[in-house]
Amino acid sequence: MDGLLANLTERQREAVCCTEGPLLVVAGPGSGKTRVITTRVAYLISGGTAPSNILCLTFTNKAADEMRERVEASAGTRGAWLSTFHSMCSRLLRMDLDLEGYSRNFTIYDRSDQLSCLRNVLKSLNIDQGEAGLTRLPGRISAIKNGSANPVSGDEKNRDFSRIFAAYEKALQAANALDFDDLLVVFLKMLKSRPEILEKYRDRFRYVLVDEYQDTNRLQYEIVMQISEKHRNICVTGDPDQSIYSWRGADIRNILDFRKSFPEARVVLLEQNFRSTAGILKAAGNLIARNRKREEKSLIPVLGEGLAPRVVSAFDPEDEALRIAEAVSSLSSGGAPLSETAVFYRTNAQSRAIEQALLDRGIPYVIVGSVEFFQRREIKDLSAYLKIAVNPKDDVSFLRICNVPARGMGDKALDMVKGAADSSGASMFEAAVRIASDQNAPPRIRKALGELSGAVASLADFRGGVGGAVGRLVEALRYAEYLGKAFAEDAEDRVANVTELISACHEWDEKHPGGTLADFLEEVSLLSDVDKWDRKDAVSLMTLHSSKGLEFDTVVIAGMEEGLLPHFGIDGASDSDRIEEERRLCFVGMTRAKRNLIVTWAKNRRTARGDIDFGEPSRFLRESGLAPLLAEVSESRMTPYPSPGRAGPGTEEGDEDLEFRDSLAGEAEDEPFKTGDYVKHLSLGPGRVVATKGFGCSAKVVVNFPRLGLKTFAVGLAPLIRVNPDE
DNA sequence: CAATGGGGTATTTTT
DNA sequence: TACCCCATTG
Repeated sequence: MDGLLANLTERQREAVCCTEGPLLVVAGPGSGKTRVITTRVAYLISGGTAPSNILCLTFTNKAADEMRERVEASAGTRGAWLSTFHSMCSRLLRMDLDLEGYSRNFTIYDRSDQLSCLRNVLKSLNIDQGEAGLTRLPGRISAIKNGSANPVSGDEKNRDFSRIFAAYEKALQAANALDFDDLLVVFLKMLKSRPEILEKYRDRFRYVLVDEYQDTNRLQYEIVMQISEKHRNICVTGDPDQSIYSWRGADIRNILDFRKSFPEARVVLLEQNFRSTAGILKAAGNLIARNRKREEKSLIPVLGEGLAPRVVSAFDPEDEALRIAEAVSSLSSGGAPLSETAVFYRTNAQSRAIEQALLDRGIPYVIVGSVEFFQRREIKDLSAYLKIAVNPKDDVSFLRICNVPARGMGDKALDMVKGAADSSGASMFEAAVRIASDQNAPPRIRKALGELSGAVASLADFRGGVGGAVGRLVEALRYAEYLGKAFAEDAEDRVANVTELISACHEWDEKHPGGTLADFLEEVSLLSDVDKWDRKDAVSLMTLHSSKGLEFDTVVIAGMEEGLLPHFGIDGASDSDRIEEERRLCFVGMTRAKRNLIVTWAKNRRTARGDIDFGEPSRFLRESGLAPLLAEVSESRMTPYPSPGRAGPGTEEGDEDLEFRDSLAGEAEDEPFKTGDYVKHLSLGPGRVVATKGFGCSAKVVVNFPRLGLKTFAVGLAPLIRVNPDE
């Protein structure tokens, strides 16, 4: 047991060893929080607690998996329950759910299933999509379900919304489907309506741990309270300064008020930072100190001063991307592993330019999130077949695949199915199966529905596990053939995706002997973006939100501009609560960096619609003390390299804005490149100009390199110089 | 019944 | 600007 506690600080040891009663661990970034949690679990086990009496809730499946590994390694046993709230609720519901028409083979609807469902609902209510604000509905519905908004009624618009909400709920129940929030809502309902089940879990979970407690919402709070009420051995860890999910219903009061909920709670503060060098922590600390709604807490560096954070100014997003790629490439050639390098941004849309620049340089990268594998059309189509096989009431999935591949199911046929379903109280798929064997039904429709139900039925043959079943489904549907016909352009990619799906299924089968289709779907639908990410030998690109809990040697934060970070949302509002959350988000990003922090901003950034320029460097640069490093970007001309900034006076209130403007200007202009010029590129070596395009700011040159072939560069941005032919 | 084109509209973060 | 939906046409 002493071995477990070796190498822990006094405070960390306290957090590990106070196992009885409520405990709040306020843990700053890099303070060894994960280590504390896993050691605590191992410590409990080594003290004689049965692993099955321990419940540890984390924010992502990835975190849960990593913690499980570490616990098993140090405790030498398995069986402690480590999972996310959503996975836990889902798994427990599959054991006991029997409530208001829901049954245990329920389907989990993700965001896009939810949208499809809402589309159907609007159609049946005869409400226009635009009118109803379709894309904003899931958020509003979620806010009500997770307890961060009140169900409103009253004016006309809200009356519509109430109708939509009610119809949506009804549709979900009819489809035996739960959305993400329902997993928690229905679980809580089950606990409240079935005391014997509640009692079972209260008995079972003698020790409850909750990580990232600052990002729990009202529902999660209630679940925790319900489950831990009996033994009151509840340990929550978190950091109010890293609360970044209020828009998803996270209630920062859960952590701020922990002491009110549990007056007897012990509090341990972990402030030492073992991750980042002092220069980085200084910037991050300056920044977060600006938040008013905050409990005083410091970042105490353990490592040395290290490199100062760097600010890079760019002309536009392409320029910014280019400079990021340059920085990454020079670090990499200096021996830094790409797997220890990450680029963070506020919005997913920003990844495009960065991807392109990395692609141009041949720098490998992986993106967390964006258009994820399971969101691709062909994958969603095949998944819909699996979902129907598990839960025949799933109308959303039925509508998705009833005519994929095309089998002549038009509006007329669909109306017939819908009519039959409505009049018999069955789901659409159930009705379809009936019509398929109905002698009186039109032959064409019978044939189509026969094919459909046959394909679904083929999944019941489970030889070769999920992989075998999906393989046979693809065969039965002649799906590859369909893709070839329907998608002339990118059919090959799509077929490759299908192949990849099948091999992923086989892989899953190997890891889960005896696993069922339902198990597979369950796991797949609860996977988050980060869960699917693997640290490869490549630069990682992700949103600031996704970066929570990770760390890298080098971190680049792109788009440090007013409006983007802090982001002024769709309504442009920028009240202080929102700004404070944006500040925390930036703080989270900065504190992921171990040794090297680079922040970049672009002078010109077009919005999707008009062409409004943001153009102001983020206030966060000033607040973190990095403003003096800003180099002004000239309007007419981009500088080849960011110039070192002049050291400015401190950041007193006043005319800081002027401060930005009169920083260094661009360098002197070069002669334009001409076709035939011999040039040398900083990292790519010598080459020859074969073409030029545009002029002024948008001038580009195409350079032919002996080994690499043609590359296009923006003049003045690329580290490109003219050389003599004989050099 | 499918494909194509035009027009209109939405723009943050995600378990 | 880019995507998505719908209507029209083949």
